[in-house]
Formats: sequence, structure tokens, C-alpha cells
Amino acid sequence: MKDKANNKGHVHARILDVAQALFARFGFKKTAMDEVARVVRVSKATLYLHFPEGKEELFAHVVRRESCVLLNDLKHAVEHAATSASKVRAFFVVRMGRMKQLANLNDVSEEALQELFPLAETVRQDFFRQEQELLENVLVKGRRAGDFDLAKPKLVAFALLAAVQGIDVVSLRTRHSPDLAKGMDQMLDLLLRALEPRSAE
Amino acid sequence: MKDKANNKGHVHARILDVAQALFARFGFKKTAMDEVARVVRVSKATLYLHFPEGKEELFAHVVRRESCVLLNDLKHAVEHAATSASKVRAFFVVRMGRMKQLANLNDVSEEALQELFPLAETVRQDFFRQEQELLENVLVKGRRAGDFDLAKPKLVAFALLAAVQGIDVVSLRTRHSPDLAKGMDQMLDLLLRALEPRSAE
Amino acid sequence: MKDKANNKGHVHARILDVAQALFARFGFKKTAMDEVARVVRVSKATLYLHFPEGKEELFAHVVRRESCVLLNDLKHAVEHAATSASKVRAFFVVRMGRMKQLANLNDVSEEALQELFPLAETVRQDFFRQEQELLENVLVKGRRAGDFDLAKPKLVAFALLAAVQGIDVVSLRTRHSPDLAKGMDQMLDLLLRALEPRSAE
Amino acid sequence: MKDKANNKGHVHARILDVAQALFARFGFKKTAMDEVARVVRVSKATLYLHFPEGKEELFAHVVRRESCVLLNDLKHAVEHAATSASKVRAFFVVRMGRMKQLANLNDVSEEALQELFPLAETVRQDFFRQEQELLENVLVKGRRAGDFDLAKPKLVAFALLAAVQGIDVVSLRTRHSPDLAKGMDQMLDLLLRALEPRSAE
DNA sequence: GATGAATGAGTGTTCATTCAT
DNA sequence: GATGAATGAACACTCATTCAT
Repeated sequence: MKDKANNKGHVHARILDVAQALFARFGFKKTAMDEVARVVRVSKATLYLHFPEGKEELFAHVVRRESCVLLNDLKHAVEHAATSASKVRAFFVVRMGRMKQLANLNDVSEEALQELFPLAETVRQDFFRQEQELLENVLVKGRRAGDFDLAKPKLVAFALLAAVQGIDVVSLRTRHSPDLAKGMDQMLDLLLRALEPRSAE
Repeated sequence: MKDKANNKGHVHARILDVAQALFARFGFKKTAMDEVARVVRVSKATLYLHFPEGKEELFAHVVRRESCVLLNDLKHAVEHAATSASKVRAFFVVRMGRMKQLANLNDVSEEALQELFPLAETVRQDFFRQEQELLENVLVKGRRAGDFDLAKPKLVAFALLAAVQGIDVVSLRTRHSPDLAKGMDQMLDLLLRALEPRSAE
Repeated sequence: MKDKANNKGHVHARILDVAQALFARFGFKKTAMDEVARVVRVSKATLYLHFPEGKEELFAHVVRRESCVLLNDLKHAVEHAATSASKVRAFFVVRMGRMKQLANLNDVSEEALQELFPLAETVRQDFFRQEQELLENVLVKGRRAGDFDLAKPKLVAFALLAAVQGIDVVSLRTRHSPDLAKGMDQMLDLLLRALEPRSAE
Repeated sequence: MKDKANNKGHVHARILDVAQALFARFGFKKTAMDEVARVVRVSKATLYLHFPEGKEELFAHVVRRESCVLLNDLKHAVEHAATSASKVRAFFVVRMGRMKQLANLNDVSEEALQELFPLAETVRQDFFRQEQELLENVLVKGRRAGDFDLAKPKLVAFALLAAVQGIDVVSLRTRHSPDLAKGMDQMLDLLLRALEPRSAE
């Protein structure tokens, strides 16, 4: 009932939902439009009615939508954390959780997911820049508050984001989170320690 | 000249070279055996003469070969660096340089490269483990020498490798190395600073 | 005219028709999907639209369809024959006629047709069993009516069917029916004579 | 030692042996020249040295050779049987045994064998004619001796051979000889009974 | 707005055959 | 006489995309 009720008029959104799930599971190339249509329970032609530019456009839409959601979550998490350190921690925790979720929509049976990034580069890069700004902001404020000691917040933000992205990749690859979660913690500790102001100096 | 001179009897190697370049450029799925054959200037059937198990095997061979070379380079770089800090630095510099090279064999016009990882997982994971051991070793020795202060070298090695892999991905994505190189330096600085022993404490 | 009239909405059936003709002519292996598509005047992809499981499925469908038709014809012929002897005769006449027809859809230029059997074994064997039952039935009723004198109707049915199948093969091989038709008659005579009850004994 | 000793100078024969085994197992189409060469332990090119006209020629040679052997066996069996009836029986027993053997060189894992017939038609037809003559001869002599009562020995021979060939086919198909052997016996009984002279009439 | 039916351009893979050595 | 290396021509199958209805 719910499914059906939601459908009428929400086809567009449902296509995006399904596409997201499938792209996350199987990657861009291995996700067939046939499959998307089949799961949404519309004809393939309907897909092209909603996304006339085809598969790539659909993919880009999915990425854009997901990016916005994640960005909002990040902002929210950062705003609601009390200390500078916990803001940084929150940023990374949310980001990684989200990634895991994306990958685990079902069970990540395939190698896919990396492919999720490459296409729709523009979207991804825009998003990356926004993330970078957000994180930079956290760092700058932390410095102002005397919590952090760092010279080039922009570059640090860049480096950290790149790093955390690597953790995503590896996490998807290795699949067994034990190491992963610990690795994440370890990295956060390392990071926060590196950012600590040096008393002596 | 060189190409032609190399050809006689080196078809096998040339296939690997071309395949590496194309896989790096276009990824696994988007690289057609036709294309590989065309570039190597042999018939498609010849590909199957040299790699009877087909495309996947060819890909795995490419990955394995590249992995070995990189691992040797890493070992060499680490051995020939004087201080603990420079060993760590060398490790990351070599690793990133290599990656950049891999991606830039020609001009990285496509979204690909990430796909280079997912397949042939085993090979990749073996390699990751070996890298991890190497780096862990550096850290442990650094600690013994009193240069580093860290609790869990294995996890730190894991976290750092994951991070540096992320930098690879981002670097491939953004393509404009200015930020990249600086980001790398920044991360190394951060890292080494985090590893520094605390005198006062 | 007929062809074109039949086309609309009958693509499925037309594919079966063409496939039957080609399989009969060239056998399973030598019949290319390309060729089927070409003759039906649809794209190869359309074949896979109608028979998603591919060539083998298409072949199985052809065999099944033909088997059903033949079995019905056999039943009909047997039912409408008056005497026991003429029932047997009808059975074999219809069976061979059908086979000849199958083989002669066009001109049997190739070695094929035998291959028509091996694949889709299950279908064929089911069919063989049904034929056997039908024939056995005829024999049993003939015996009851005092027209036939035979001990093991099941085995006799088996032997006769096997034999008649051999005639098919040979007939397809030799192609010149004069001998064939006579051979057939001869065999029927022989058979009916063997089945005759021995008055004296 | 034996293998190797036999090889020198016997390559030709060994190719035929191997080809026979493989053709019997997998049929014409499914037997790859690569495989033949591999088993014989010569290069593929050597095959073409010995059978310059290629696969079809090789196949024809195999069929011819086998046919000769079988024909000789049949003659021998017929000559050494005492009564007319036992001559007929011997003919069929030998023929079927031979077929079973051919099919069972190893284990007849594939649908093949039927394909063994279609190609090299000429050879097969020559052979069929010779078999037919041999059997006709037996029938004529039997008639002369008053053992058989039949009108057209040529046609009867034709019909019987066709029939027995069918038993081959079916036997290869069903694979479980219990029925088969009985079916064979049944058919022979039926046949001999049909050939019996009618005393009363 | 929606679709069922169709397709063109590939994709990986196979195999009988050739030829320089 | 023998072969290792190479290939052309097929082949079964896939998929993003279109269009008449």
C-alpha cells in the first residue's frame, strides 16, 4: 500500500532511490538500465522520460542528491558538537558512517562503489570543495579558540579529506570493519594530537 | 625505433604495457580487448594466446606486475633514507609519485582508474598487506630509536596507508597537482608532528 | 503477402519457424543466431528479447513445439485407423512423413539434422517415452483383439521406435526416397508378419 | 617407453587414434584441433602436415578406417556362424557391440557421436552399401537354404540396417543399456520370426 | 505520462588454419 | 619433418537508447 501510494507522482524520486541503491551496489557500468526499470516497476522508456539525457545524467542526479544530504548531515553534526576536537571527530565519524551506509544499502556484493565517484566528476568536485570549506572552517575556529595549532587550515583540510576518502576506499575493499573502525580511531587520535598546541613553544 | 626493436619476442611484455596504460586510462570494463590488440598491433586472438584465461587474467597480471615494482621501489627508498622521519617521508613520496605516474601514463582522460583497484582483489590485498608491514616496520624501528612516539604501529600503518590511498584517488580526480603536492607535504608534516615524542609529558 | 501479414505481433512464432528450419538444415552448432535474425528480418537483440535464455532455449522450444505437433498427429492417425494393422501402419507412415518434412523444410543441404536430437535431451526423451506408450497401447489393444501375437509389447514398442528412428537418420543421409519408401514398406510388412498370430501353433 | 617408441614414424597413426577417440567422445564440431594436437603431443601444425586438407579430411580418414575394421569384423562373424539365423544374429550383435565400443572409448560424456555420422557422408554411404550387400547376401543364402522366407532381400537388408542404426542412436541417447540389450534381442526375435518360412501356407 | 517492442554497436571469446624458422 | 607464434572470421550474448502507440 505504502509503496503503491508513494508511487503515483513520485516516480521520479523512486527512480533516484533505486538507481542510488543499484549504483552503490554494482557501480556505474555494471548497473543496467533494465534493472533499474525492473526494480522501479516502470518501463525502461519511462526512465528516459524522467532523465532524457540517459544513464549518465541519472547517475549524476543520484550523486548530487546524495552529496547534498551528506553535506547537510556534516554541517549539522559539526554545529552540534561542543568542543573543537569533538567537531573534528564528529565530522569524520559522520562522514564515514554515511559511506558505510551507502555501501551497505544491501550487502556490497560487488567491487563496484569506487566507480560511483569517477563519473559526474563536476558534482563530486563541487561537493569536495564544500566539504573542504566546512572542515577548514572548523579548523580555523579551533585555532582561533586556541584549541588547535596549525598553519595552513585549507591545506590541512584538503589533506584530511583526501585521507578519509582513502579510508572509505580501503574499507570498501577490505570489508571487515574491525581494523577499519580502529584504524579510523587511530587516525583521529593521531590527527588531534598533531593539532594540539605545543605548550612548551 | 624503440618500440619496434622491443617487439620481436617481447609481445607478451608489450601486451602488458599496453594493457596497463589502457586499464589505467579507461578502467577495466571500458577497456576493450579489441583496443588492446589494436594498440599492440596484434590480432585479438594473440591476446588470448598469451593470456588464455582472458581479460580478467590480463588485468590481474598488470596489477601484480605493477604492485611488485612499486613495492620494490618503496623498500629501496625506505632503506636508503637516513633518519626515521625521512624514511616515512620517502615512503609516501615514492608511493604518490608512482601513483601519479600510473595515472598519467598518457593523459587520464577518463573517469576510470578507480576500477583498477576493485578487480583482482586478492592481488591488491596481498600488496596492501605487504605495504602495511613495510610501513609498520619503519614505525617500529623509529620508535625503538626514540624518534617516534606511538602506541599501535600496526594500526597507524593501516590508517596512514588508507589515507594515502585516498590522496591517490583525490589526486586522480582533481588532476591539478599544485594543491596535491602541498596537501601531501602538509599531511606529512602533520603526521611527523603527531609522531614526535613529547618531551615535557 | 502472407509473411508480412503474419509478422505483426507474430514475431515470436516467426522466430520459432525460422529457427526450426535452420536448425533442421544446419544443426544446432552450425546455426548462427545472426543467421536466424537475418532470416526473420529482426535484429539479433530481438531474438534475445523473445528467448532471453539464449540459443539453447530457442532450440529447446523448437524441439518441444515440433514434438507436440508430431505426437498429436500420431495420436490422431492411430485413432482414426480402423484395424490394428492399419493403426501400426499409420503410426509409422505419419512418423516418417513428418520427419521427411522436417528435414525438407528447405532442401537439407547440410549434414545437420542429427544434431537436432542430442541437445535438449530431456525434451526428446520425454517425447520418446510418450511415443513409446502410444505405440505400446496400439500393440496391447491389437493383442487383446487377437490381431497380434506378441509377448512383451513394451519392449517391442521400444525396438520398433528405435528402428524407425534409424530409418529417419538413414533417410536423411541418403536423401533419395525411392529406396526409402520401399524400405519402409518392407519393414512394415516384415513387422506385421512377425506380429501375426500363428494359427497352427 | 612404449609410447615414445611407437611414436617415431607412427605419428600419422597416432593422430588417427587420438582423433577417433576425441571425435567419438565430443563429435566433430566440439573436437578442437588444439586438443587433438595436445593429446598426440605434437604441434598443431604437424596435424596439417599429415592431413593437409584439414579437420574434415582427418575426420573422414577416421571414419573410413573405423568402417573398414567394422566391415571386416562383420564378414568374419557372418562367415563363422553356422546357421542362417545365427548369421543374422551375429551380424547384428557384432554391429551393435562395435557401436557401443566406439561410443564408450572413454565415457561418452557428451551428446556428440551422432555428429560422427553426418560428415564424411561419402565414406559413410559407401560403407552402408557394403554392409547392405553383406547382409543381403546372408539373407539370400538363407532363402536358398530354405531357412528364410522373404521376397526382396535387398530391401529387407536396407530396412534392417536402417533400423539397427536407429538402435545405435537411441542407445547412445538413453545410455542405459538394460532396455537396450533387451530391445535388441526383442528385435532380433521379431525379425527371425518374420523371416521364418510359413509351413502351413 | 507511459510503454512494449525493437535495435546498433559493441564485448569477450574460440578455432581452423598458416608460415617463417 | 616439425613447430611456435600469429591470425581472420565467426560466435553467443549485452545494453543504452528510441519510437509508434
